[in-house]
Parts: sequence; C-alpha cells; structure tokens
Amino acid sequence: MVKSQCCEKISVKRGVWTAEEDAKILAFVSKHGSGNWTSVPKKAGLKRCGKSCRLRWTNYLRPDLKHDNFTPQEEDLIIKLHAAIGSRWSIIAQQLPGRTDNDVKNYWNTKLKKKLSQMGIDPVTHKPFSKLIADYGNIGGCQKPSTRIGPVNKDFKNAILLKSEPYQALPQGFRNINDQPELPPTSSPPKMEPTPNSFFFNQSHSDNLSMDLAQFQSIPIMTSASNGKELASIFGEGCLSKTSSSSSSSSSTSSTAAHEASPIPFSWNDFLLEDAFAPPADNQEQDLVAGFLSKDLVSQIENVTRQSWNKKELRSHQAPSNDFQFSSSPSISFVEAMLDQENEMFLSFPHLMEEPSNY
DNA sequence: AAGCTAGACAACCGCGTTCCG
DNA sequence: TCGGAACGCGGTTGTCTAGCT
Repeated sequence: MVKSQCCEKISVKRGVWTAEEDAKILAFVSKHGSGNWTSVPKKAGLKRCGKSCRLRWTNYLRPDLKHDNFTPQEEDLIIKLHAAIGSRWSIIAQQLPGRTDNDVKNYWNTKLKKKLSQMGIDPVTHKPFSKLIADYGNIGGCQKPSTRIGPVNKDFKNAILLKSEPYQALPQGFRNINDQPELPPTSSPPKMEPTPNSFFFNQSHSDNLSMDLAQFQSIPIMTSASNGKELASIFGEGCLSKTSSSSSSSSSTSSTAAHEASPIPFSWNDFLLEDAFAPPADNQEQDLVAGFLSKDLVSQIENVTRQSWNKKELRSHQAPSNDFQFSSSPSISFVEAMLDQENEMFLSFPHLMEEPSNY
C-alpha cells in the first residue's frame, strides 16, 4: 500500500501513542502553539509524521476536548444534524463543544446507527424501513431488479431481519426515552407522498414535502442566512425547549443548556426525515425552532449545499439549477423520480454511463 | 484458562481544498 | 497562473478490552 506522502520520507513510528509521546506533543504545543505540523516531529523529538501529530492533538490531546460519554442531548443533536446534512462530521462536531469530528463519527458508527436501525429507521435516509420496503416494492414493478437497484443498505437489511420485533429489541432505558408507539406498519405508511417535482426547496411544496437526504444535500438553500428560520424549520420541535434563548446567539451550547434547563422528552419520530421537513405549526414555533440552530451552522449548511450543488452542475453540464427538475409526475414516489432522473441522464450521456437503460 | 466475538475508539489512508512562493 | 506543500475531511482499518462459550 502506498504510504501517505509525509510518511514516505522518513521511517516513522505508527500505531498507539505512548504517554511520553503525548507529553512531547503537549510540551511543544504549549510552548510554540499548534500549526506547521510537518516540523513538529523534528522539533519535538518525535518519530511520527506531522499528520499523525496533528491528528493526535486535534482528536485527543486538545485541552478543550471532553472525554466523557455523549449526553442524550448530544445524541439528539447529532441525529438531527445528520438527518439534515448527512455525514458532515466536522460541521456536526462544531455544534458539540468539546467533541471532534472523529468522536462524532465513531459514536454515530458504533451507537447511533444501531439504535436507529433498532427503531426501524434507516440511518442513511432517516426514513422508516417500512417506507423503504414499500418503495422497493414499487420499483420492482417497473425496474429490472438485477440492473437498476443498487446494493441495499446493510442496516436496512439488518433491520429487515430484526423486523419481527424491532421495538421490543430495544434496551429498556431506550424505550423509556422514546415512549412512542411502534412505527407504522407497511400497510399504513406515514404521510410521505407526493414527491416534489423540483430540486428547489419551494415553499409551495412544503405541505407535502418529502425528500431524501441526498436530495436535500443537493438543494441550494434559498433562505436568508440571517434568520435561518426556513432552514431551521426542517427540524422537528419535539426536543426543543420552549424556553429557548434568542436566536441571535448560538447554538449548541445554548440549545444544550436549554435542554438541561427544561427537559422535554424527545420523540424518535423526529429523526424521520419526512417529519423533519414538516412545517412548524405556527410562527411562534418557527421562532423557537430557529433558535435551535446557530447562525454559523445555518451558513455552513448553506455553503456546503451550495458547493455540492455547484459541483453537481459542473459534473452534469446541466442548465442552471432552477431548470433541473424531475420530469416525472409528482404523484410517483421519490425513489421512482430519482430513477427517472437517472434514466434521463443515461439517455443524455450514454457514453458516460456503463450501463445504459433499456426502458 | 483459552479461544472467540463484538464493541469501542484510536489511528491511518486517500483525496479534495487551501495556502503560499 | 501554476505547482507543490500543508491542511482538512470522511471513510476505513487496527487495536484493545470485556464478555461469553
């Protein structure tokens, strides 16, 4: 395997850090500050590459880091942010003081994904597995399964296997937190339809908005970063404190403090993406929701989604983004609409696609 | 007691972006 | 403007440990 560039030049130590090495890093940083990590190993007398030193510092040694367990409030925030922006761990971590992106990522991969799966929620899309099963069933009617349906999410598969008793499978304490009935059975899916016929987050669609995470990530956020209300409205109100502080100050700290000051039991249904897109009940509630997010986060999410969108446009050579729409009927499911969109791309750029569609 | 397994988390890797000469 | 170095990020792998057989 090819080693990273900085580690090719000299023979460097790898693996677990010793207390002596940590002490050298700490002593060096306290004296010279962090930065210019490539020179740190030499100056600090370490046989590590600079990149490794930087990681050790940022992920473990920084004095402002918390090393205790994640609180339920932090869990709550991680899941909601993941539902909104996906695996942008660094952005999520910025909303959790004392936590690193690595911490958040590891916690998600080892704990939260599992918990959501046990709840019958797909941790990738934040939709109930029952809905995904229904969508796959719909696809089966018009697709060639061997060619058009991608690999099913591992958690999805696991959850199907667990589907017989998903709720009962939860630990006792977890059930107490939730205190929600089991997710709707396949026969009575949640209100998910119809699919919006545009990539734009159009207010006119908000009543029946149902979006996949990937779709959301592609959306250039059309709201004002100065208030963030529309963006904030994607979050459910279940875990928000009614005594939330003003929306001008940030953030996770204030929201966490608000949680602690006036705990309101959150609903795991909040983490279903379609619920997250449901509009707040009224303006007052919208204000409360807006207070949930810091301005920094709102603008960061804006930037991320904008960049994502710009890249998408460049790659696809599409017309301006507001012309980029599903051609499908709004009455079909989102998955079908995505497949339609993919099919259009197949037809437009057959030379770029390995597997042209026949339908 | 030994071997196995799963969970937790630290560390690494590769790639994209930013910075700077 | 360009190219290389540094940095940041997300995904993946490695290591340690506790619990179970």
